[in-house]
Amino acid sequence: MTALQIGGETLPGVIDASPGARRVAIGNGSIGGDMSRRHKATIRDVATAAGVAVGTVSRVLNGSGAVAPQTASRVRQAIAVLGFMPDAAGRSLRSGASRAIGVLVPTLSNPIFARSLEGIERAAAQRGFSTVIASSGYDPVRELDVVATLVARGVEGLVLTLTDTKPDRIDAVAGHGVPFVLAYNQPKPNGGAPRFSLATVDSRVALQEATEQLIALGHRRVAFLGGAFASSDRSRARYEGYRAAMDAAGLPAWDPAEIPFDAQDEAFEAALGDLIGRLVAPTALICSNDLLGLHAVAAARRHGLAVPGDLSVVGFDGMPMARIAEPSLATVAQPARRMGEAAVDLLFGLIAGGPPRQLILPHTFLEGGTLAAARADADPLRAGSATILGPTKPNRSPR
Amino acid sequence: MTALQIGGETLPGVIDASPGARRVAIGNGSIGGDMSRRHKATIRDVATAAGVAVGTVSRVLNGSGAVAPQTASRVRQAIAVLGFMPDAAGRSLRSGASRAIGVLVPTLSNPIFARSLEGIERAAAQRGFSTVIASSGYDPVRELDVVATLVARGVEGLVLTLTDTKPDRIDAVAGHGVPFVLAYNQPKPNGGAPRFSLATVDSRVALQEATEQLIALGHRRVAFLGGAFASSDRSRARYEGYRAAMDAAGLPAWDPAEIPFDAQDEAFEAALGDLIGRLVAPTALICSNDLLGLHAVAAARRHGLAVPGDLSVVGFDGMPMARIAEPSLATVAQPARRMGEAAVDLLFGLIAGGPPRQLILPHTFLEGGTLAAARADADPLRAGSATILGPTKPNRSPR
DNA sequence: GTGAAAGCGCTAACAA
DNA sequence: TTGTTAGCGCTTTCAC
Repeated sequence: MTALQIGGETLPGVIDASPGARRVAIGNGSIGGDMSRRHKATIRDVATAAGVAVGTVSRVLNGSGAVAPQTASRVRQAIAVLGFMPDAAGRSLRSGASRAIGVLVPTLSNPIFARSLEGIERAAAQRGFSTVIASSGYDPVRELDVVATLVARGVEGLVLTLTDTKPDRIDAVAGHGVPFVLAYNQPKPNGGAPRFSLATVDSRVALQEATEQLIALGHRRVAFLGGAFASSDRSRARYEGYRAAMDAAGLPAWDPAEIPFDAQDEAFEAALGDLIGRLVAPTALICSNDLLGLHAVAAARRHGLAVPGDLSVVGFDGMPMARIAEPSLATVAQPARRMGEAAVDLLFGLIAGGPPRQLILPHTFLEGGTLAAARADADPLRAGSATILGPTKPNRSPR
Repeated sequence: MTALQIGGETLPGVIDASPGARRVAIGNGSIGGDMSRRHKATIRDVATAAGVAVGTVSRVLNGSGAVAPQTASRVRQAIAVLGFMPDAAGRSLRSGASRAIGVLVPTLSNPIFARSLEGIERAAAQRGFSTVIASSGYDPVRELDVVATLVARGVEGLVLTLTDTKPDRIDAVAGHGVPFVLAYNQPKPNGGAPRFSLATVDSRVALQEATEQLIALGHRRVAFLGGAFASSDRSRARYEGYRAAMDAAGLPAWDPAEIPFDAQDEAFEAALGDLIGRLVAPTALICSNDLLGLHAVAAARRHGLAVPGDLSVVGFDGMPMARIAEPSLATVAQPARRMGEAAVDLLFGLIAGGPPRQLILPHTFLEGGTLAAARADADPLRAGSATILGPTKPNRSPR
């Protein structure tokens, strides 16, 4: 353990004694060096240097309007010499084009969103767009504030993963009049033409299939562990998929075990351990994401259960790390990075004036070491208490 | 596997038939609803509505200059009614204050940077600042371009994790005249007052300590696996720490095994497996990050080595996921989120005109299941070929 | 093909 | 305490 501070404390006040460095501008890195031409060239300077009008420079910059090749190269030279870069604020103010998009994710602690963001950032950069990022922390209230902030920043479009996609929330976003596409969200399908753009996998179907795999392996007592439905329509859709499969097989579906997203790592593990202990001996556990799945495996082991011997576990996401774990986590893989890229494609379609499109990306069920056939001799009742989790009766219309 | 498209394809052209929706503006979400007052109120509208001058509205908005309480509340009311939000471009253009910071990370696929970014974003948001994100992909060239782009965006400060901190690269960044702080970087210490701000852990010392732990466990043949030095001064600093510990113990340090950062998951694992196979039977492997550590454990196992029975493995970062793995990865934990927050604190110190400060955050060695005492009976030569990795002679001045 | 000039929305300086 | 006004840097008419 090491904790010390070097500099700052030892020689306070010693900032930048180099002559002529008396800039009014507040705090730069105060590296030595020559701060002389810190004038930050404007388009006017370029025009003067090239002996042309500012309008001409602008035309060269944007390829708008015709410019004589000779003039153009003179301008480009001046630009290079002065190291000129057009100021985004001025450009944005005048043209309304900020060349920036805004992204809202629930959290960056889940690698799936981080990876998706990476795809978004790269796809945007490729088009010369910057990416402004914000996170909601799974908080529905903060979420809408954050979107408003992004819009006020002047972003030309938004890629959002909302907590919820009820019509009023969609309307709140749409009300800003800024093109947007949802990523990962699982809105209820509506019949007609799509009212907004969306890039996602079909969580419901995916988890239904995963549950069927478990059932095919002979599991009858399958429990579901997910993030809080109030904060994640993904989690809810996945539960519905689970439920549909259980119903179809005539098996009792369990009430969902919901874990709040704000649970800290330790609290989280504790809560989870508690839960596992109180389960009425399921032989398989299906989790709404890999993070949960990994923690579930660990918790099960702490409770003396063998995975997959006593308990099979399935996750969702396909995080690379969960795949190299031992045993590897069986999961439903979704293409996170491609999801981000696809969302940006859809967004630019919208920005170009195209219609909303909804894209369902392919998911893949990945078998893994956490999967085994149900043991015939499994003890039906391992724990005494069934207060928290127990099978409920089959239900034909899950909601 | 599922891949289909709903909407868009099936009903092309059907966009938004609602009457009065013929907006010139290009593509919004085309949600139905009333797009009537899509005028996006300006400060002028607010002034008119409140019956005051624009200057007064501005004063209310920014708390600059005194405004009569009555007037102020009238203005605030108008703001609320019109749903006015000041346009960032106009504000930024006039005042030079964009209320945005820029962040450069090597990648978002490494959870350590994602988590740090989360800390940055939250700390910035708390101060009313937006966060513009960009990634370099560990590419030194792209890196500088990206910084320039960020600066052109008008960000008021930068938090950067550079590939390299040689003086010329620092100068290139400082030349923009925008306050910046480095995060995670490991510049060579220089005697005097710091020339730039920095938030990091001391990778060199940390890995030296970790190596000492291994040595204390009886390991004599300890190898080092890291990311390419050309792309990561962290990796290099960690190697130096490893080397220092080996030298101090009079043990032969090994040449570093460098893994390029752009290796894709599969290629990566293949290369790693290869490496492990060719190692001249080290009894311990120290890795420059947890991702590498986890992969190393998996690769070792694929080669029939027991971890930690045949090979002890240590990582770096303290990723939560590596800790819940089985066996849990021994590692040097660093406070990623706090690192991000600290960086932002330092940045705002700079923006406020304060001097550069360099902050070394505490690291912690975390024992784990991948750690065991060296077996006395370990076979010194397991593999025939030592072409890739073999011990080199001790060296008192690692470089 | 090029120049001149009018603002985009906002803040800050100056008057009143 | 409040109103008026001059731009910030840029794009985009509109003349020429």
